[in-house]
Amino acid sequence: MPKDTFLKLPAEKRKLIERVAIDEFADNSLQSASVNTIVHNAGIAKGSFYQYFENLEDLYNHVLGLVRERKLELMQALPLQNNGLDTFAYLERLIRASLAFELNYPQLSKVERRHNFENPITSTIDPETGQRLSGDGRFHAFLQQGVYHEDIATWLDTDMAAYLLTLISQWISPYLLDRFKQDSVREISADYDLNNSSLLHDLIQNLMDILMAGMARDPQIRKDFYNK
Amino acid sequence: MPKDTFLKLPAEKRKLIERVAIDEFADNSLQSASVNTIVHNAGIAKGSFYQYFENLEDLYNHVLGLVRERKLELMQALPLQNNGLDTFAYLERLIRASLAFELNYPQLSKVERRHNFENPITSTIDPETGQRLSGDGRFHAFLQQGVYHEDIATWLDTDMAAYLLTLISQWISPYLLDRFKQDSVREISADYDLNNSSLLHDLIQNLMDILMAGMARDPQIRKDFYNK
DNA sequence: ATATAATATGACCGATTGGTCATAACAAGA
DNA sequence: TCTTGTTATGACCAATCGGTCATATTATAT
Repeated sequence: MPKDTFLKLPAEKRKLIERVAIDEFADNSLQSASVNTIVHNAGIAKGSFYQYFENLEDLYNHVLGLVRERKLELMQALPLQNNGLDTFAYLERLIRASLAFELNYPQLSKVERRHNFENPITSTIDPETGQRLSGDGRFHAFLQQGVYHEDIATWLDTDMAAYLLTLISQWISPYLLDRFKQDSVREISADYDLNNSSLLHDLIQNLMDILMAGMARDPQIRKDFYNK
Repeated sequence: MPKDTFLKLPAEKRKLIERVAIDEFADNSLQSASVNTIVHNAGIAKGSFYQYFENLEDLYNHVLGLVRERKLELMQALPLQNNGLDTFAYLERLIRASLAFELNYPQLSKVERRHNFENPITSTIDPETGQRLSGDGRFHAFLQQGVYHEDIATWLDTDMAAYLLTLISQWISPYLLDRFKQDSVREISADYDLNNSSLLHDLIQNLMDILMAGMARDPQIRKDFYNK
């Protein structure tokens, strides 16, 4: 972790360095990122860099910490649905949070995607049950719970489905943002209210419809699609 | 493209260099890959490298050519379904080809995924129709055709669906291979017949069921799921 | 065997890398 | 003003980078 010297820095200077680092790690892996480039862009001496951080990886881990921080903030800011706990509401919530993250911190999003690429989803085996767990386990748990209760189809391979949902939740945001940018006349600002965009609302609904129709237990769910 | 000197090389030596290059580009981006590492691992002098290639990017493009070559071979080797042209049969064919590629050329697959990551899907706008085209356009065209005919739900946002299918077809293979490796007792060989694996067969079927249920027009398609 | 063309080689180049360190600049307390 | 501890600095280092080139080796043709 960064040294005290960095954490005690005036907020303005610290944030400048963080911003420069984020830009660097958005376009470069840890291997191809350059200390020289960062100190140059941040306008600090190279010696200072090593007073702030152990090495480049130290800074990289700090930036990953920022990713988690900001994402958690946004996640907690999102209101819970009233029917709160059902599987698809949870999924939609995750997607909306990921989209908000993409909109508010596009460069941090790139850093996260690059990190996820370089450290792909690993499947762990639960030593007790011998059960396979793909991804971070959130989707896995929710899907299994959904099968046990009423809302997820029993034939579903929940581990593969969890992998798919992890994949989609990681990659749908840049697409949605792209669509939004293209169709929208107004400029996008960080605090733009996503709920005001009917395009994004419709697209997310469309995505949820696909996923629900594909994984939900009750086929009746598809009835109303005909009336759209 | 590589110089004549490289193309005229004895096949054995040429393939060794290609193999070493593939390994390098599987683990490194073009920016972080190293000429020195490659010449060292291939056991050739650095001067030789520059008799074979203009520079590292030249070799990189050659490796990308190998990706396309091998993938095309495998794609054409796959038998066409008898009902050949419907949307989901086409999709399943693509997924099976991509899985075979992963199995036969795991390192080339990594190179391709890294390349796709560094050069993300771009959406082009058809200048004539003003229509959006995500990905390579194959899925887009098939889905729209599917909507026009009978098999794809009319409410579907075909461009987003095309993006999803591109995503899934790119990332499902390493997952399937991982599952296969874990569950399978026997060793995997390059010419292992995928059709003999009931696990892979079931998983692919499960994936297709999800996609069909999620995107197909006829909700009746889900009826038989209850009996599984 | 000799001449010619094609290929292989690694020492060498300037530029850049991550990392160090003696010193300068600064801040706080006396 | 003097002392002490903290922070900032860029010259400097060895290692590595991509790339060059004169020379050595090999293959081909006469």
